[in-house]
Amino acid sequence: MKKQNDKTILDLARTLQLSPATISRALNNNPNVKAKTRERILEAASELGYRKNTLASGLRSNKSNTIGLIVPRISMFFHAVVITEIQNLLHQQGYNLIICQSNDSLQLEKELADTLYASRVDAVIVACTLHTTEYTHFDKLLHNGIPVVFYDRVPIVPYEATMVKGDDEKGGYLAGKHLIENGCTRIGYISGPLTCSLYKERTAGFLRALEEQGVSLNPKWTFYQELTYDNAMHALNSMFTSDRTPDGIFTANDLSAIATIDFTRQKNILVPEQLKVIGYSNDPRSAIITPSITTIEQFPVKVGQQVVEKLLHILQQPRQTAIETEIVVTPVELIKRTSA
Amino acid sequence: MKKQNDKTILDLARTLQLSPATISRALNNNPNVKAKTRERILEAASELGYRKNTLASGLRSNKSNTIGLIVPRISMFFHAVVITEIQNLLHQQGYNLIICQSNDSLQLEKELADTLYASRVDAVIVACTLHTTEYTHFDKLLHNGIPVVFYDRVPIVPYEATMVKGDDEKGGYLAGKHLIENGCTRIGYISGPLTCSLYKERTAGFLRALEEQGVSLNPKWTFYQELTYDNAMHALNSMFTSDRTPDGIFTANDLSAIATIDFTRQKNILVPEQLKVIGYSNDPRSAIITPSITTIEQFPVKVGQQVVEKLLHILQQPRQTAIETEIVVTPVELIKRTSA
DNA sequence: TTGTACGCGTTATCAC
DNA sequence: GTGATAACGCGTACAA
Repeated sequence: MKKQNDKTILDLARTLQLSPATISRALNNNPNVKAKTRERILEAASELGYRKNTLASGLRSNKSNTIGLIVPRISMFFHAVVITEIQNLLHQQGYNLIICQSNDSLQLEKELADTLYASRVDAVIVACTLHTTEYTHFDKLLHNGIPVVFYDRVPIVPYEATMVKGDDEKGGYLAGKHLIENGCTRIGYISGPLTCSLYKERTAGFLRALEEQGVSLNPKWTFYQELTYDNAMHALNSMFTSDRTPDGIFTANDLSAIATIDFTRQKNILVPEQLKVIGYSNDPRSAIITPSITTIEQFPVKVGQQVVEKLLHILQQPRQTAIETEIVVTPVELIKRTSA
Repeated sequence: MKKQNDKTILDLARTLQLSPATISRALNNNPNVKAKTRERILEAASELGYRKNTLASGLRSNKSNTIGLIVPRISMFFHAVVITEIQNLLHQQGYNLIICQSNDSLQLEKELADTLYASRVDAVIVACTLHTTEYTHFDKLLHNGIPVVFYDRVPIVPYEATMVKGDDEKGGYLAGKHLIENGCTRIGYISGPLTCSLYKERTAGFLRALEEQGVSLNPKWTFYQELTYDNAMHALNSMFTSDRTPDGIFTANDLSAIATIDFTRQKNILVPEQLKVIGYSNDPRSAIITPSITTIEQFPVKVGQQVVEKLLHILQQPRQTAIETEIVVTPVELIKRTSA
């Protein structure tokens, strides 16, 4: 019925003829324990299969050794890799990770922030939804001393938190420059909504490259929309209605680039001869499709490392140093393949 | 400094002139509270922004409302989808999910089982590593009343737990049958290690199909190995050394099938004309590569649903009903594409 | 260096 | 239907 097997520090205290306080100290590496006593205790602990009750410990110390993560979806390759890295590093430090998916729903993101708060997590890591433009649902976390670290999709308005983001401006710039250097003059653009930091910056960089080279973007070939396969197809169909058609397209994710390749097959458009295509993220599919897709690598492992590094740094601080805005930018790189 | 803002049921009790017990009852839908009283309480709770401390609650009730999940890697598409489904369904029921990755390391799997046990999770969901052939590290969970549900990669020896698995025998059979029906007579096979339930069963089904049609498997074209890209390439190289070469290959995952396609390009072998290829899992990449790969769909969403259904059923039972072995088999389906 | 005693917030068990 | 109170297991002032 009950968990009869569960030993507590009281059990240890009894068998060792010591006080529970000493047991607790020994187990928490408190220096005020004689080396020999500690040894005896640790030995007995593993002997009896003692395991600390993290709930009781957390209740007392107001720490749960658990960190929450909110992410749009784990099935996106980029996020899967980032999360894996975060999880492995945190596990090494003795932290548990609660992973939650917002499914790109702002409503759900708010709910999850609440749940994590109620679960007394020690910190929260967030990649926002596509539609998160205000961040008040994270306020109560921050105001109660629970650090929040954003990554990838970060707040687009000033917000006092730590952020780790890819160099999206540069990524957009590299894409634009590469298209033009390869002779494109009639350029199409499929972007995500500008409410999201990623696309706002990719767009800025992309436009900077075009301007620099004196190429202008045709508004009729420019789309800001959720980056689904179907949406890309619609955009492409409308781009290729008149006689004058694009000779280069930059899509702000790889899924849209894949849709573009599929579209060119249907319409017998030759890639890269008649149309050059650049995607974003270096999704594994972009390397496998024919023609393989030129894209922007985001180094997800590095992103994960940075997130954890910053987080541990904050957690080690003597609690409640003033919240500051810190922005870490991780590198990007153009991966040249066949499509451009 | 402190979390001054945190209201407790004592705060509620004080402001409402009620006892903490009543507050607790109202908040937990205990019927022994007058409807009107409950209303007052709930109102005051949301008014004051009360949030139950799940640590304290868990300490007292010996439940954490948290469920642990151990999986080889979340970046595998199949698992990502299963986990997403599990996570969404459990969230609806008020459970948190701690996701852990074993990276296919038995050592780490054991460690994670321990950690989850120490975290007082209410249940554990497991997809084993490739190398898990004994299951004693889950014993202490089961013996302490923590249910364990296996899915996908399940124990290959009798073990008293609930398991949700794909119909791998049928999947293997469908693959074998399809190859032969399409005229293959010289058949190669790249499988995972037979220590893993998946490959053991896929192999059994595959062999059954061959036997049924009177086709025999050439041992020189049969490989049991970890299913990486490089390993597949090695196997293929050795299959295609002599004059007599296979005209059909079944690979027990899609990554190996993708490697096979790449290999045929290098060697100018025509697929499906000279060689037919069937993979397993319906990874998104298998649909995108040229030629697209015929494969076996495993319906990950259904797997996730079954896991949660069984789990909730167990959790609702009056605790510690005898542990029983229950096996749920989820469907598979042949997806016909170009490669076969 | 070690022991005593109390509190963390909730729920279970009694009483009424 | 409601209240008083003792646990749950651990950490930490304070005392020794």
